[in-house]
Amino acid sequence: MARTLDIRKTPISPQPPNQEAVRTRILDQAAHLFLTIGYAETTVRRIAGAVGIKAASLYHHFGSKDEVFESILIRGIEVMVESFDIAKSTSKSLDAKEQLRLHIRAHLGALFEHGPYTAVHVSSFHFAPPIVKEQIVPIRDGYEALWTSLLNELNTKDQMSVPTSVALHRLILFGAMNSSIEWFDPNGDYSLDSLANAITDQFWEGVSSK
Amino acid sequence: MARTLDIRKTPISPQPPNQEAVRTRILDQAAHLFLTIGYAETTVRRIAGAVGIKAASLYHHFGSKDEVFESILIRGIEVMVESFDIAKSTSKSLDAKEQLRLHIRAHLGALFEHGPYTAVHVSSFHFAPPIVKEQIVPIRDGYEALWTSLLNELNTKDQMSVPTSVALHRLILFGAMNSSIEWFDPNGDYSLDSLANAITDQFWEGVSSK
DNA sequence: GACGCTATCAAACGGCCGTTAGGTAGTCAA
DNA sequence: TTGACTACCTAACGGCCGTTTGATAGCGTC
Repeated sequence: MARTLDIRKTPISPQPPNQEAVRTRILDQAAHLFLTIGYAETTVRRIAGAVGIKAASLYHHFGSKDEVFESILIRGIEVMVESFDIAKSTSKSLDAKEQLRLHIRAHLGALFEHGPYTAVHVSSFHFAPPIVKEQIVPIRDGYEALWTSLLNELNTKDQMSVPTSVALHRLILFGAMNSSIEWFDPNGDYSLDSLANAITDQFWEGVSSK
Repeated sequence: MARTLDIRKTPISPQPPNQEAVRTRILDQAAHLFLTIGYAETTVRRIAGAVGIKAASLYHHFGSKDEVFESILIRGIEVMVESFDIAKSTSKSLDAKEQLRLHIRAHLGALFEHGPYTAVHVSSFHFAPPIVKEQIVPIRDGYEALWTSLLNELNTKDQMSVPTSVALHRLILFGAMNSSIEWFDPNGDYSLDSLANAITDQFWEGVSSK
């Protein structure tokens, strides 16, 4: 009867490290395609081709195209949250504007410096299949809540005074940051730092000469 | 031989007014679909169905799906330019901030109040077929040039002082305005006027309490 | 050496796509 | 009455889609 104890030796299959590696390569290539040509043009056959396998083989690693897409969107949010958390702990002792600058820089870093996942999220979420959107919205809400509480914090410290609601200005700020994926080139004339500074200065002091 | 002169009587077919009416209905319905479900999901059969005809009949009015799409994008720019021109002539005698407010309000009006054409342009241009994008970019550049010269005007009047370049802040402002199609509900809590005011105030004075 | 498991494949499925061909009423001028 | 033209139709075309089926190697374990 002692033999039954042996089951604990292999409770689940050993999962060779290759499995996870292929999964990652699929996600990387798929994210690149989703970002450059969009959801509809990114076919399962194209993703597989970029990885070096056939379309049917992809279904050994993922259940469907939408499962790949959803994984990428979720990873995109994770990258943003990780960047935010680092900015939060780094900027704790700084004044309000500098805290904001670091968080804006962190968000832009997630968009341009930590793989295409976050950029896919920003560019492709709007026309994602409804079933996918339903899954993503609650997770995305978590990230937005981090920003809401950050801005509320700065607002109650009397370092910031928004004319109407903080929520409205958060949306405006998000629009300013996220729309940069339409035109910003990380290898172009402006650095990501200077973009972060421009957005921060504009958000904080405005463009008026007064 | 005088008969040949009769040709001038009907140089082109009479074009009954119905033709133009159907064309407009196709564009209206197609724009609504492009805006709500995106380019790929908007099929020729769906557009035709919304109009009340069959897919093949649509090809009597347009040469291709992309011709419909391109017409909508161009009309979207026209709507923005018309709004801009009205704001320009209306705000001539006002001070810098009020001029800006009226132009921001006009741009938002084009997005939310004058049919779905401009909104389609903003939401669907990024992943439009490359052949379509090539045609649109020069036209869109015309609208952006209007804004660039407006902001340069305000800047040289010393009423505005941007830290870096005007071009950069125009892009940030466009991002703030255009991203509102992701979340703004014209029938919701905020009016379009209050949104325009929030964006204007934020752009002009920032959120700092100093 | 049989077995189970992983990772891949070729081939095919039904379905929808944009588009075209060809036909048919209706209108209106000669 | 004929003929040209408009606006629509049914039917079909070739093509690509996401996905499934069933087979085939390789590989470590009993």
